[in-house]
Amino acid sequence: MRIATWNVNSLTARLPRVVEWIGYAQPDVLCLQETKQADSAFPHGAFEQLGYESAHHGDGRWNGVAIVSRVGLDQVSTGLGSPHDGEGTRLISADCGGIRVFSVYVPNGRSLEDEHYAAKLAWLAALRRLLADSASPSDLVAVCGDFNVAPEDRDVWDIGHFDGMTHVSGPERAALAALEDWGLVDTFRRLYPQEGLFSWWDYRGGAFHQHRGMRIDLVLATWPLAEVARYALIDRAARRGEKPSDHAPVFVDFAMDGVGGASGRIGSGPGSVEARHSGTERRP
DNA sequence: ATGGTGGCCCGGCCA
Repeated sequence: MRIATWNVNSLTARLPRVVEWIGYAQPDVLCLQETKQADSAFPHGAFEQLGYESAHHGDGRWNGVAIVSRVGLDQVSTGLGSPHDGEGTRLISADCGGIRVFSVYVPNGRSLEDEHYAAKLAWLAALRRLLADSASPSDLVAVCGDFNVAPEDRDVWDIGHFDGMTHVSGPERAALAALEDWGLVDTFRRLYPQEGLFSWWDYRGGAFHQHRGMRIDLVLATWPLAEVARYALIDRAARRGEKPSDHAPVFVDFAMDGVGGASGRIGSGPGSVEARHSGTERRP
């Protein structure tokens, strides 16, 4: 089961690149963020032609999230169900191939003094409550998306550059860690410990080519699922070329025939997964 | 260079 997440920065502008990417990456489930579309504008037909069902939650100009799946798409739910939902078009979830999949677009926060920063922390806390209220850590759950938080110093190109800025602050990282405390694992990071592995690069100043990026797009999974993660990739090829998003897509492969099997018992916790590959791109 | 790029949609916001 290949589960992917991609902040596309307008699906209207990015549809050709997304169709191209699905064609060669062949995700089973693709979580999208920042479609910037209303539900009525979402291109369900384009995905259907590729063999995928899709569900979208957006109101037009900002945000907008979707799940695209070729392994089933049932029990679709939208929003946080919380006063902290804000604009309300930052979360959608569905059952896909036996996994509860969430596509999330965490608020940016703007700056540490901005009211949007407090709203970001409240949003992450509400996400934790939603998970705790609607699922169990022993379920198969994947929470994928643009978290707008770099979990650790190795997830940014130069931690000194980010002093006093969002995405790396203690409270943001603590809010992310609270999700992990509930029972989620950063699956990509668990497979690949190297520094210099980023998923977002500013459009400005040639940041991509100078490797000035951050890893803020994550595939979090409950332990029963994380234990069968076998391979992951940040596809930097999708950040190159014509009209790229400023984010690269990220995918993780899960060996579903190993769920609950010999490769790991449910709830076995840290230490049960070995990194088996080193195929991700890294800085030269 | 008080900038830069790109998307929304057409002056300014947002990332």
